[in-house]
Amino acid sequence: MTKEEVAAHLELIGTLMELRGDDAFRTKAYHGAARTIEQLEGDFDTLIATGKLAKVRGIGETLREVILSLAKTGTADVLEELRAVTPPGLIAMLRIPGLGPKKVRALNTSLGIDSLETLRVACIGGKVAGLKGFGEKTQQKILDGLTFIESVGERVRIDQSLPLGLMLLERIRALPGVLRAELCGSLRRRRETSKDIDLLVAAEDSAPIMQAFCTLPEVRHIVGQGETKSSIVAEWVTHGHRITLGADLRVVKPDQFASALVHFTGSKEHNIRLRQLATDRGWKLNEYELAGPNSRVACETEADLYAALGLDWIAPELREDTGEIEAATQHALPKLVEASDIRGVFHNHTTYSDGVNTLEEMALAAKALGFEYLGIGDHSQSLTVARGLSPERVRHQIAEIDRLNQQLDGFRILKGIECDILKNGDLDYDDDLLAELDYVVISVHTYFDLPIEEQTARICKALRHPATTMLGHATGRLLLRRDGYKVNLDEVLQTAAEHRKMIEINAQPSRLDLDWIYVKRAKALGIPLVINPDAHSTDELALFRYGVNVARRGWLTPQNVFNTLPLPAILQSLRIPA
DNA sequence: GCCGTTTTCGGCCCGACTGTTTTCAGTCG
Repeated sequence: MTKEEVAAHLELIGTLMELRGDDAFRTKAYHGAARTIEQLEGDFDTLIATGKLAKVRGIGETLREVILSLAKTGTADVLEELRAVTPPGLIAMLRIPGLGPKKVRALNTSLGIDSLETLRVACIGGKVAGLKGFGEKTQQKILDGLTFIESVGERVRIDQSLPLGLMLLERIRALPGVLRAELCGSLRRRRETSKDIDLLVAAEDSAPIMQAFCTLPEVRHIVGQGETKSSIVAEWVTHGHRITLGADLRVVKPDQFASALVHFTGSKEHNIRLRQLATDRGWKLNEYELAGPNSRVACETEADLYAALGLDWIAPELREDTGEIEAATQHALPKLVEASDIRGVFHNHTTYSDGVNTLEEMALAAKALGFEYLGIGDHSQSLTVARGLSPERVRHQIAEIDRLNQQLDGFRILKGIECDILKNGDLDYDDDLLAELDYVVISVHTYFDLPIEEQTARICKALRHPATTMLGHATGRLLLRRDGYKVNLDEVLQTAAEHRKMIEINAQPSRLDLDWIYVKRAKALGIPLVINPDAHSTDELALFRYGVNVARRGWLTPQNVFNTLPLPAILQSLRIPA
């Protein structure tokens, strides 16, 4: 089993234990281990072989055995035992808002409910309301929840949730009495997907703000409304897509805003570490204050609060408890790359292949964005569905780029290609043609189902090709739609490092591939990353910002990102005559 | 199930809201 599969199975064991009614701290250990394994840096197989697993925080003797068993055999005794006593449909029931393991277990043992369908029938028949601990309202809430999970996916992509979140934020900031307001949660941390939108407001009087929030035009229904916290489901139509997403609003007093902002930005794991730091000093930390036994620490900003705990301010993107607390203690946090550091982008498409704008239109749009250069990477010949370029068309495009570069003042179009990696790891053009180009992006678009060893070998072979400059969308994943192809990324990164190749952060919000966890790993190996929008239109050039988010989550500084270099340095690095 | 300069047992982050209770359990973040 791969690292990801082991993590997913640990998660499953934890959930099944919850449904069985196991001790909460025991189940938490499994959930914690799942997360730890998922974010492990370094090669998983090596880690297992060298027995280093035992040194990882949160993994003791029992979990080590379970992980080894999962990795080797694909299952574990504890998992099989749990599966034998738990109907698989119970897990689906946990997705209903308001239903947790205890209630699901009660429904199963008392009424024999074991699926969403039997649950619906029992609710309609009024059987659930009669159960101890349940009632009419709970029964109705379950029915609403069943409808809700049919209409809403679990998570949405950041390009859908962030605009909706920012729009709600603007509406809230415009309300009278709102002193400060921010987006919080996974959106503020710029995670690639979100489950809901978290909003925080500072105000003296919360009631009118709650009232206004719950009656915003985007509100489809109100999940809960209290004095300081309300939850709604918002619906919004943009670019022809209907987006339905939950949104929570918290209102606090102005002097509570900094601690509340930290609290609601999370992540949960980051907050737990902060509270432990507070506890170590005999203080307590919650959303309202950082306080000692006799007095509270005045915090106007987040930085004040972090400083009181002996930490430098930590950018929201880093707050995942993957080393940022330690780095902040030692004043060793990286100065993260920003969108304004990006001087140009590679890997973009034009009407030559499957783009919708011409070469010239793309160049002018890139220049208007403030870029110094635009790299073109249309598809190569074998990808016929995307109108991949024949060698003649490539040379035609090269000639047109030369002409346009004569006209464009202070701006340069770079001649690249998104070259398919063929099934055997060869590139899609002969060496002579590849040598005429300024750079080569290599990508997998075919044979997604190869065995992991073959896929890895294929990509590594293409990476070793002297003409190769950078690897595009390393796993081919489509967020919330399709897993990437099976590939040993640690080996791919190792090969890239050895042969001094770059790796792309594909900034398409549906991809965000390389994942930030591996971005961090690539940085550790000294591999330059390149943030590319993979734009198929002029509008899509601006998507590079989503790639910057990934880079920041991966701890990258401007020095780690190739396209923060100005044009002269790019030309020199790629050995292009000025 | 994990962990340890309060160390091999007894802790483990903390509070809001809801619904079903009559003082609290469950869920959520």
